[in-house]
Amino acid sequence: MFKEALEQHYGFLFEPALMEEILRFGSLKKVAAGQQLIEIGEIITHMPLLLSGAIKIMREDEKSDELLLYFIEKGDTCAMSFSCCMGGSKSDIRAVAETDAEIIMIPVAQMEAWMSNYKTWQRFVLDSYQARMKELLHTVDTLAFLRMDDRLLKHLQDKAKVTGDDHIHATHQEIAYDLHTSRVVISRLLKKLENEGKISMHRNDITVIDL
Amino acid sequence: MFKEALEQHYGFLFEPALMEEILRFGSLKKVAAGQQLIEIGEIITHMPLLLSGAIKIMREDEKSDELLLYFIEKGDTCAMSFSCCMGGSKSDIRAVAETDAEIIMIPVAQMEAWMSNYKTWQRFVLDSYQARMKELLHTVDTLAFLRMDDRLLKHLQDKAKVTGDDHIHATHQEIAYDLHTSRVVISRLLKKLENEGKISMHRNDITVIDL
DNA sequence: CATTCTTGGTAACAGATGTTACAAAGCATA
DNA sequence: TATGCTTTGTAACATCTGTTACCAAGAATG
Repeated sequence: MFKEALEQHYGFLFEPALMEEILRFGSLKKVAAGQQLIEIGEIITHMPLLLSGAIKIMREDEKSDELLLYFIEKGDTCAMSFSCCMGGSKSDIRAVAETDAEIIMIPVAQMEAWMSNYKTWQRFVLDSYQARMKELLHTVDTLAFLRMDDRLLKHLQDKAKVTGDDHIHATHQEIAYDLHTSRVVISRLLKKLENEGKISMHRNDITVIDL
Repeated sequence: MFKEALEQHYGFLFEPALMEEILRFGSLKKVAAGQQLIEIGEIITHMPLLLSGAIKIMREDEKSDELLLYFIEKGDTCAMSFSCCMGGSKSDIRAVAETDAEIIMIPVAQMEAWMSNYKTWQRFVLDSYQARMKELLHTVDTLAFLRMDDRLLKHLQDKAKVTGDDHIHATHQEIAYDLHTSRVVISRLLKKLENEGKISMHRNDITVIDL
């Protein structure tokens, strides 16, 4: 059961009666790194509560060009899932497990009732929205105000943070997809960051020195 | 009084008892185009309900570089204000009247109670969050996937839409601030759009042909 | 009309980013 | 070891965007 992990990450947030309900209606889902959780256009039936690991949230345009929006960590939820559930609308984003992860899946039906019955749930949902809004603002700042070298370093730092490992196992091509640029640009800028002493590189392994 | 305008734009959303409360506690604020409503870092004490006009929401970085995030129109509210109110935190954005506008200002104190007492208010707040989230996603798309010429045309089209006028009265410099680029770049690209027959230009007046 | 201020046009250049092409290095496997 | 696949390095070039500088047109004012 996931009672302990739930207590640990959400116990201080939710009142006991709500914890009971989460245990009753929620189901535990374990996913492996790389596994896709939500696809763009998909109808959302469950809302995720993250117990461990990290999820990356991606956006895509008509030409299938991708962009990493932000990461979600334990204790977080995806407020966008929530809004989709409530509206019965489709997902605007793709969610992919960045690391192995454990997630409690809450069926939509419960959430609507909880919203009225549990003040702590209401608060949690609103706080989640606010947190996600701030993340998105941050993403906008990054796109609007930073050049690619700074975006790259920031991305590596973020990635090191959510995985809890300063060694990043990713090819230049994968990084390029996340930042919506080309592999050659990433290779070029990584070399520059290495020369500046901010990272060190080996095949399939970038070590972030400047954390 | 603002009873009629309120009925017109929000009557179908809110239950009668809530409309009563809005009339009781809300105050009407009239602002002129260009007037600033909220500054970054300011503590929010009221939540705005827009009756007429349009508000532009701006973001700024440490170097005071600006970026237009999106416009808010009648029937909308600023969900970010809401999250700030609830958290007692400070504004992440600047709000400036794009046109003359009429706004109902709701004191924070009421909102918290309404959230529990009125299902329609709860729904409105959640929908607002979702709408604003979508706008922000759209902003991200624009920044990540479009080049400056398309961003410019889109900006002119948006501006024409919210003002309800295909004549845009703005200097190239002002447009450059909104898109976070330089005046020379805007002049260059406007000339290109004119050659392509998408706009026509006169001093302080751009007419959007391709709406 | 003369002057001044604002706004817009354009050239010339610098730098950042994207693209194509090809070679080299590392790894896996027969 | 020989072979093939993946990953990375690098050059050469195109394009987009930003910067500086200067001029000209339009508006405002005396």
